[in-house]
Amino acid sequence: MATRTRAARLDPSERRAQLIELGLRMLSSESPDRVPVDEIAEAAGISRGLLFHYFPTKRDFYVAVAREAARHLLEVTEPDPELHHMDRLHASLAAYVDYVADNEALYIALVRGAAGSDKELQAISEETRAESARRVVEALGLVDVDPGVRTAVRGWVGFIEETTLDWLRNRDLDRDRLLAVQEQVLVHALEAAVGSALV
Amino acid sequence: MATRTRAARLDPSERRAQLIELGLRMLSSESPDRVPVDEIAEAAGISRGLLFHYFPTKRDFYVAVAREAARHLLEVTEPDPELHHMDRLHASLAAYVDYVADNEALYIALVRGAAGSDKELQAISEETRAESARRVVEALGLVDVDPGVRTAVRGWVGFIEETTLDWLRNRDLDRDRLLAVQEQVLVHALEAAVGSALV
DNA sequence: CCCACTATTGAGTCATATTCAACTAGGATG
DNA sequence: CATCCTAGTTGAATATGACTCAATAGTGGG
Repeated sequence: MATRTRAARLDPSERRAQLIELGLRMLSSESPDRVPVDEIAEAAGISRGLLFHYFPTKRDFYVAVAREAARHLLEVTEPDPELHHMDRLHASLAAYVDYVADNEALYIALVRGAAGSDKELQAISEETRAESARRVVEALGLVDVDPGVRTAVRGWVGFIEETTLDWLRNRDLDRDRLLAVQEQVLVHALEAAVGSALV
Repeated sequence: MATRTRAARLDPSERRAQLIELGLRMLSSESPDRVPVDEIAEAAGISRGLLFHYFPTKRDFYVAVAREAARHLLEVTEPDPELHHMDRLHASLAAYVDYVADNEALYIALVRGAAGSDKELQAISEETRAESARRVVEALGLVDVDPGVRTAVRGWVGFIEETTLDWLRNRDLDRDRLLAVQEQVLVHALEAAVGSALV
């Protein structure tokens, strides 16, 4: 009964987009190594072979999916050049938190799951964090970043991830209160970093 | 020619310990799914079959290894009940940072790698973070923890992980300066959390 | 010295990732 | 309108690696 009709012939870029879109949905609900390639292919309505035609290995497929998810996150939180300093930061942070609330499973997979075991997936997480840090530095107009400041900003990104996950898990905290704490901690972390350089 | 001599008969607890010890070393240099079971068995000087006798699945093996690594980390950073408040915290934090410096690869695998894809491994990371947070709350004598404070402490644990990784990656920051910033950020994060509750 | 208990073994089995030579849809060409 | 040809699609065949299990062999106790 499972005799599928031959898949419609699609333009490679469309097919690729379709597969990544499907991957985003699957990555949200199940870990990669729990999903056989056959299942992915079946869900996409194509043959195993075609999946391998587009992505040489299963790993390549998931790397492409993770990359897309990261791209999307960064796009949604793109800083608004119209705004300055804390305003710009506030807007991005709010967008970040809202994105996470709307894409809970995917976000968790990206921050926690995707980072796992695989070097290339780790690199994607790493680059995403680095880009977030870079944006903060730029938004605040910091120049000639001292190592202590860089480390502090980087740590703050970790603070954001953990507080957001905690907020998501417990949902007993007001969104705006979360944002307020996140922003204040950035300021304080920078003060502490700068202060420590002067000792 | 790789005809191994039969492995010495060991007491189960010793054999288990030996395998986990080996796993700790392997987890430091290579991701689990890149290491075939055969290789693990060979490195341990035992047969494939015996490995499966001790750990029903490869996954179970790595879960046991990760659990041991987490246990070790928590043991090394065990708070000193003789000390109070920031002193106790300072001692644990220093032990944490030093442990990380001495076990770089393993730490990275635990914080980043181990968390990946697998539910049970994620739970281990999760519990380890939760325990760290619990200790902070206890060290500072906080009672009846308000959600905002819990979230802040949790976020701080993330701050610690990220700053420590950054410190490790770049090694351009003085250890004591790192510690100073980490401690100050905790204080500030708590102030921000408490402050936000009063608005 | 022999027995019983249990650690150890390795040749199979099985599930999945990956390969590849053959198969068509459908537009271009005449 | 027939034919060709390019490029997307297929699935049977293969490779790899996790896992099973019936047989083997140290070891400690009687």
